[in-house]
Amino acid sequence: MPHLLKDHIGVISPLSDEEFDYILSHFVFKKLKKHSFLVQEGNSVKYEYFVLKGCLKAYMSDSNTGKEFIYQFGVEDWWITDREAFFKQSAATINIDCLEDSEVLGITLENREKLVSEMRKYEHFVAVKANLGYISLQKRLQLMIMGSVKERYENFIQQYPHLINRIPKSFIASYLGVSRETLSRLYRS
Amino acid sequence: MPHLLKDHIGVISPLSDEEFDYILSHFVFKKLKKHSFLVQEGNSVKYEYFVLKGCLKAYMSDSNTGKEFIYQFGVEDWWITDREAFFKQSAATINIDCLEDSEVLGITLENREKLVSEMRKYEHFVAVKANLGYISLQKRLQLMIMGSVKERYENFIQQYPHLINRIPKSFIASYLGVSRETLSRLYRS
DNA sequence: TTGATTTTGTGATAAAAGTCACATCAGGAA
DNA sequence: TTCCTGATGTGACTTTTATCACAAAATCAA
Repeated sequence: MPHLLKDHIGVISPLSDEEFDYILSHFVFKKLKKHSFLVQEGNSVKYEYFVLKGCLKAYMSDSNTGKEFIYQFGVEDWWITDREAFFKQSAATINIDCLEDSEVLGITLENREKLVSEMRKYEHFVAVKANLGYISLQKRLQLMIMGSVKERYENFIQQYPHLINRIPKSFIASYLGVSRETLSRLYRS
Repeated sequence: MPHLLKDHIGVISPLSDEEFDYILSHFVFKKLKKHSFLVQEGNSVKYEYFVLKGCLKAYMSDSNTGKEFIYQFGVEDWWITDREAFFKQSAATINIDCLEDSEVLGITLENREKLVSEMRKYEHFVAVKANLGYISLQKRLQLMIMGSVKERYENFIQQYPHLINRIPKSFIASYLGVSRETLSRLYRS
């Protein structure tokens, strides 16, 4: 029985159907309308989410200027949450909302720790994921500091080819850390 | 018996002397002269290092412009390596060298995995560390995109108060992602 | 379909930061 | 001590990007 999450974990830790069913029983399914919030600043963050369908954005807004910076898009096969708030069980400092109708699977910190302690395979999956995430964040930081806007944009296209015409360019600009106008002027050449 | 690494791990996973001695036996001690390399671009990365003494910088250089970006300083109580190369056992894409005579403890990937699989406490320590590292990297990225140079500099002072007069300002500028001159003009006001 | 809102492109201008050049200063090595 | 190298501050100028303004195009909801 194929399942997006089963394959997702399976790439790192191959699972039997029984093992996966057991894992899946620790998740809750959520269906969300466009514009609804998955995580809201100030609230507690009970879940870490795996995206099955749709598109979400995680962003923080500057209290002074009111501008927002999108630090992550969540599409099929991606995880999304306010990591700090989730792990430290503190109040969210970011918002996550839906750019499209979306479907996600959520797992609580409690269930996550249960799975990690019960299943070596899940523990391994989670550890590998944490490493890969750290590495890709590091690359993004490097690109942000050393790369031109053009390089950043080209990199984005490679990473999210399907997002280019799926979401407003202003969101992409926010992710890249430039103004909407600068991004627009970039790809007329 | 106090030890910098014992206390460092102990904050997350308290250890008995026996447990710590066992952990320590998986590390090798290295003493390095100023200007020597701990990791060099193109080479393999056999160790992940915990800094006991001194100061190191991890940086990547742009192959086109030749400019370098320092993504991390390693001082007492910090870990440092080329994470990607270490975990994927691939060639290093960064350099790490000593700004001062330094002392580090290195652990191989093999020994790391051995400890993780043998000791729940070490596994827990490593997982928590990965999370905290991810979170702080995320904050740095946010500051890089949303914050002014001034804010970034002030944040740096908070995080590394002792580094300000210990290393050349040009390195701090590189870490902050600005030119040496801009940084210099910043704190005359 | 239609009217309203959002998104997008683009010009003009301002602000921020980079680059180049050079003088001074501090620290290390012989 | 003395010389030399590297670090630092600063002026002048250039480049990049942000900001503001507005019109055209696309999208959405009733």
